[in-house]
Amino acid sequence: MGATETQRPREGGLRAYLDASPEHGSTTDVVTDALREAILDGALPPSRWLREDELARELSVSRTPVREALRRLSDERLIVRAAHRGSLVAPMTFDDVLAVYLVRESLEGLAAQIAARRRPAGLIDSLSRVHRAMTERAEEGGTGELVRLNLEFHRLLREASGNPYLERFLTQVEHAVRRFGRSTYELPGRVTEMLAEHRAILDAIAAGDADAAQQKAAEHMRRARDARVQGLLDA
Amino acid sequence: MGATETQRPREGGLRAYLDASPEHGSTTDVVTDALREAILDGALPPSRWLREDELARELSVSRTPVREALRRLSDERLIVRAAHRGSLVAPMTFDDVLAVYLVRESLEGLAAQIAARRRPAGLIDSLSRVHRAMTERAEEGGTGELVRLNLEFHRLLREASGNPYLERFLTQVEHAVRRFGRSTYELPGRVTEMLAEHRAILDAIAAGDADAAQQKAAEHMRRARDARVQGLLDA
DNA sequence: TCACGGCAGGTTGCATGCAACTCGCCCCCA
DNA sequence: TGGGGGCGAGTTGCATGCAACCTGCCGTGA
Repeated sequence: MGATETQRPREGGLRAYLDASPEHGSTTDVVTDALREAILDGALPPSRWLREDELARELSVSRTPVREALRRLSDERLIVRAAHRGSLVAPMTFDDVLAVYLVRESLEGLAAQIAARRRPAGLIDSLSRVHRAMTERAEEGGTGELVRLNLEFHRLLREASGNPYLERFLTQVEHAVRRFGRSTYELPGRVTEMLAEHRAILDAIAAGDADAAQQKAAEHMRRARDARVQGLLDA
Repeated sequence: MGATETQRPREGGLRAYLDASPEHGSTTDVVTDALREAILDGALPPSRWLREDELARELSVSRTPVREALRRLSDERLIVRAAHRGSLVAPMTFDDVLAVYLVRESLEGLAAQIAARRRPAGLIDSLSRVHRAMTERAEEGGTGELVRLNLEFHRLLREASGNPYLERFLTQVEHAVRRFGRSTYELPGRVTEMLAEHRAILDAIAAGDADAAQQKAAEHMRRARDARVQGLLDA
């Protein structure tokens, strides 16, 4: 993987998503991940029709794994299926932004709360390391790597909860959020603000203050939502 | 459907679940719902092996829709798949009970909070009607219908949120909870307690007090968890 | 001009066949 | 007697074929 692939491999490069996939098990899993990444990246934009045999040809597999992948993605609400007509990359509305961040506020708050209470070995170190890396990248100005590190920060947080249900839902929420686009960090001041919010969460967890961790994480999400709304209104 | 089917149609009656399915669209959907209900009911108990071929014969369909159904249920964590070996109804652990109720506390609280704020037309009426029905059934002593009405109460609540993400996650949480068994209402005093908790949520929503609604719903879940734990320890 | 029926093209839904994989068991050998 | 290799039964993974279904279009009749 290159250093700064903020570039969205638009259209046609579907095959690249397949090859980039982390050597999963079954063909169906690989196809599912490839299509999911393509949708989250915007390479397959909302409202685009997906034809089973077109995808199958492009990915060099039969229709069966493609079918199963589409079915799964539809359960994740990333696509919408119409019987005998095809599948459609699910459209995103403004209301979705508000709805998803509302749920995310609750769940990230809960995750941070539990993390502060459990503080599993190595968590503080890992979070600090990611935070430091983000600070360095922020000074350099590129946003591509920041996006990746941010995902990493939140992944650590939800895995620290040790709650499989929470992890699963937060993962799905994150997928929904990624679909809104990557623009947030380009808003003036947002990167600095975000780093401060992460810092606050990290400090609360390190101090073992569960309530503060919950509050700071929830606040982080409210601000992220505001920034997202701002970014969408500007565009 | 009969009046009191607390009976779990154990084993073999898989076909009944198929026929009971509400006339869904595709074969795959019907099969998915049938298998899901069978698992939630306990007709297909944890750790039971599921053979595609066997299920297909029993449901009089080919392996394809069964395959797709199994894949979906595995995404919902209701079954676990092992490559080339088969699928297994996912085992349930005691930790799952605690984990799932922790998430549920957050999400039901959020749903009640939003419901109190939005108060969509007819919500109070519907909730009251269900609550009244539950009170009546409670006096008669049967628990089967109570279970159904309770599901209805919580369904109304999450649908009142108008938040598709919240609705989806709460539905999945409810599925997980149903797997723990139906025993809660047989604990002495639990039914009365539960009715009081529902009443408190209902009153808070009717009064438009969002914070109270959130608190009461969260408390309801903590108590439900305790009752569940109690029931499992007794058994 | 408009409404309606039917036909054709395109797409998925489901069934089935074959190859690949897993695992238990037996046999062989040390 | 114990360990290891390999064979065979059982099961899924994926490919492919055919039928059903949906839609848009064209022609017909009022």
